[in-house]
Amino acid sequence: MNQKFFKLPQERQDLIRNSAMVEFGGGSFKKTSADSIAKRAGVSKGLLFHYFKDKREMYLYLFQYAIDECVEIFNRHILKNTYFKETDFFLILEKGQKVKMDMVRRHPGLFRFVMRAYYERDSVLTPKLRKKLDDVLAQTTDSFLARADLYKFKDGVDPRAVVRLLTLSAEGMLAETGAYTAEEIETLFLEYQKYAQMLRQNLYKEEYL
Amino acid sequence: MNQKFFKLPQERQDLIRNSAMVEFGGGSFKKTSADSIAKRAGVSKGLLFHYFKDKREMYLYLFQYAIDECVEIFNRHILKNTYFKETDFFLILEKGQKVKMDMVRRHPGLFRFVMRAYYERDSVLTPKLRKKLDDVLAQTTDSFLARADLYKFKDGVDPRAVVRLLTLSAEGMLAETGAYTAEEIETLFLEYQKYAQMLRQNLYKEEYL
DNA sequence: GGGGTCTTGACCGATTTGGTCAACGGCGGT
DNA sequence: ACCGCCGTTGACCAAATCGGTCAAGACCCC
Repeated sequence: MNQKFFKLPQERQDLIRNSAMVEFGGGSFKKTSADSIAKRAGVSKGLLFHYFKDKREMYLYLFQYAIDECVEIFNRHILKNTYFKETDFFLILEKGQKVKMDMVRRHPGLFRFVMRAYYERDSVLTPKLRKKLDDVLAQTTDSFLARADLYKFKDGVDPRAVVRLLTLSAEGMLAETGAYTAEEIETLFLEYQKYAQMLRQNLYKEEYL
Repeated sequence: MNQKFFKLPQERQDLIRNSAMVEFGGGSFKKTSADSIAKRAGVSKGLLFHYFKDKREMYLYLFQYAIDECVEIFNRHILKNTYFKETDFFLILEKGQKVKMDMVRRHPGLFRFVMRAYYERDSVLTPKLRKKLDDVLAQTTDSFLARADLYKFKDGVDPRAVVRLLTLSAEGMLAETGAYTAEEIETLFLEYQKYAQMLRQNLYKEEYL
């Protein structure tokens, strides 16, 4: 790909990347046209092919970029929690979800794109990229569980199941609406918090409520 | 649409309907080609346009059909529970989920199709059809909550939130994998049951465990 | 006004699109 | 054996869309 892309102002890079991720996230690789991406970004198709040699390269770059971006905000999140010595499961989770929502605000379509790219049949992704995502996902959960106070849970409660259940519900919400705007995200976040609170209230030992 | 379609053997009707729903469920109305539907069904494109006057008509018919089918299995489910006088929240939910899984087995792609059709921008759906789905969805939840023993829940637990949380997680699972085969469905079902059990164990008053 | 950079929009051949239609094949009746 | 019927096909159509190219414009600083 053309390195000049990175010399563009950040906003313009984001404009192009976000438009592309939204479009790719809305359909398969094949069914997503370069034209629709250009239109969404408000630039000419020619410009896209000026920076990316073809559709495939753009797609692969976006996936790589998306993962890197996830890793970065994830690390920032970790750092914050370490700094504030936050160790409560649901408080970390809440902050994590807030960070995630910020991400959706800055990069609408990123998560949808990543999920779609990962699960697409006839994937265009290299095995390496797939593995990279696997690793990131596994590590985030593990790292999260490692620094949370799991003893607060009642006996017999599997914290992994709690994380997974809440994550699934968040994905369900995202899949339902395909929320993009800040307000939509905020609404979803509030609903999510309700469920998290319900779980906290009932899965924690009484002395930790 | 051509009424002769209904004189076809049931299997063949299903073959065509299911193929169409799977394809429509995988992308937007515009991006889904009649050709791909025909190929999936293993019939010629000409045949499709012999039974449906155009793509739009086929789409609208499928949505109507999908809702009707949902209503039917829903009623069967109600009937069974009434017959067996089942009133436990989680037992009804479990059976309901089983019925749903059977549905996915008989009509792979139906739920994805309905969800996609409902949430698609530039919808091709008539407002009436949208409202019909709204009604069905609202009614199923209400009817379910009405016949379940809600007093078993601890004070302060909102049963509606429990239903919604579990439904969301199921949608999340479906969105993740786009599961189609019977085994995939079975795996998902088991995971779902795990979460339901966890909730039951912790949201019910102790005397009802 | 010259030189460089970002950007455009017209343009290409190839493919795919929704939709049509004449003709085929198999089968039941006679 | 021949007919008529009906579900079905695959070639075919004009139109749109596809990924990708490229010469020329727009804008800037020197």
